[in-house]
Amino acid sequence: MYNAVTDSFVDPQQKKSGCITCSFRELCLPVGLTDPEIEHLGNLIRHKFKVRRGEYLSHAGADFKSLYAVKNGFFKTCILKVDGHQQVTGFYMTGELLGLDAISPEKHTCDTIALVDSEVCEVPFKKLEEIGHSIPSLLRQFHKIMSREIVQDRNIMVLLGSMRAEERLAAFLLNLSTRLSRRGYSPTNFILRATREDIGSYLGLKLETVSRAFSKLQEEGLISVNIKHVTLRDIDKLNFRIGNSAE
Amino acid sequence: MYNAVTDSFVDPQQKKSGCITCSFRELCLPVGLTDPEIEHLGNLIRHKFKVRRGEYLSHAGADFKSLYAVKNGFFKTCILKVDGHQQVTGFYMTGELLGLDAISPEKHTCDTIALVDSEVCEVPFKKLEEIGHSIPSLLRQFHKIMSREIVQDRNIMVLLGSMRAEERLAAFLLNLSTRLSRRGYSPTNFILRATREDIGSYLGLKLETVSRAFSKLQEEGLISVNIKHVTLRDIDKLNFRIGNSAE
DNA sequence: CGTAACCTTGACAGACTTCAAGGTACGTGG
DNA sequence: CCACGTACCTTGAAGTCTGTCAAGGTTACG
Repeated sequence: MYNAVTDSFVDPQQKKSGCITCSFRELCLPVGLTDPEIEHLGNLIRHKFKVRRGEYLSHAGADFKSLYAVKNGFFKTCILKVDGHQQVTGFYMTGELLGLDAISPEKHTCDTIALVDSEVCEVPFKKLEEIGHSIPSLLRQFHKIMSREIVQDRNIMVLLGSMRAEERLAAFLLNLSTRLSRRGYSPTNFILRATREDIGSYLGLKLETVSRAFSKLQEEGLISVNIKHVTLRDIDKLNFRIGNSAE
Repeated sequence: MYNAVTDSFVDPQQKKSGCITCSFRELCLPVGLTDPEIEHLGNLIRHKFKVRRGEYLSHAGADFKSLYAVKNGFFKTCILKVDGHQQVTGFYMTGELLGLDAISPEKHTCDTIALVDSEVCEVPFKKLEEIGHSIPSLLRQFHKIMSREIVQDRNIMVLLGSMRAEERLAAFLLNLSTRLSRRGYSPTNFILRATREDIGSYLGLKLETVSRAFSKLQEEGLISVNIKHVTLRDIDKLNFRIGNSAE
């Protein structure tokens, strides 16, 4: 079956690598490491495993030992609120790094759940720091990844703080589009792995509002949507929509 | 004049230090560095300067070279949105570290503005990374600070995503309270340095709504408020209020 | 002392949520 | 292979919270 998030295309970068640390290339590649160095990393970060759809990769409150690089698949992270409801705090796809929030408290602060059958590489944090001491460029790259996480969260804060429902959804779809295209997938045609409820939780909306926003954007011709299959029809107008959110 | 954020009490930790890197203790102290090591750091991170109320510490778009540790004072960071309005993305007080968002893009992503006359220590990022290589515990501490920033942002995301106006304000006040008490200030009695508009922007509310929320919490006896002077009267009930936000 | 910035409160409007009903897709078991 | 059940999605109508607009009051600073 067609699946833009995991199966539709083969990630070219992963093809090249061909090693156990494929998704770890997110850290390695932009650093300009030599192949032996990557090999070195690969040996230290050996543990790789599958997480089936619906399974937990980590639980809130569990001790923190490792980060997880998504080799392939799609995850959501969510916080269990006092009232018993969950709130989704992020979505993670191939090549992204899970668990950065857990470094400080040394406990996982959220549940991490696979939305499709996925594979992750375990990255023992202590080892990462050790290696960092001998490969400064890797450390720098790690810092950039953490910083990028902060920037991403700030963007969501702006979204939650000042955008209306349709703008939020447009911003969310464009964000997915960018991240997918960076990985070699189609930027305009993809399958949502999250439910309307998950998306709503992430965007600070109720599932009905998300559904209505999808319908509205479709009416306006900016997207086509058929349940989980989304096509972006006019990226410029979608971008324009975000710029003109609630003043 | 009485000023809980900057002047009302003397931060005991800062008194002990007495060196140019005072606020850098946020990084140093929990690490258990020896005094000579701290001295070493102090020599590398020499540049310290004042920022007057209303002045910019950094502008969005400017090249990133340094982090800034707040020696004393109070800052807001804000993003200029496409529509020309600003959104406040964070408040920073004594001992906190500014500029973590800029590491990845190597540009500042937000404006940083002093809300009171303040002092900061400039921390050249390259030097910080260099020193990190020889003092692993310092590096670890730096990672924790970045991680804490992520956790803080996640908390705001949850707040923006699911709390009502009064809950948001209660959460904000309790957050300030915690951070102030950690620095030796009164947890129940403090001066807000931000305007209603700034607070509203941070909490995703309009200034009128913030004002009404203050009044409501006061009516209910949870706080006393006189413009910028706030007293928390019932911290337990304030906490309870957050737990019982929109289901 | 006067002006500008900031805060408070009211009335009304708008956006999102809530409640409800019905439809669609997917997977499991017969 | 089909039937059925569950989970998910869509749409409508009514209600609630926050935003908007407006007026007046207070504070701070030159």
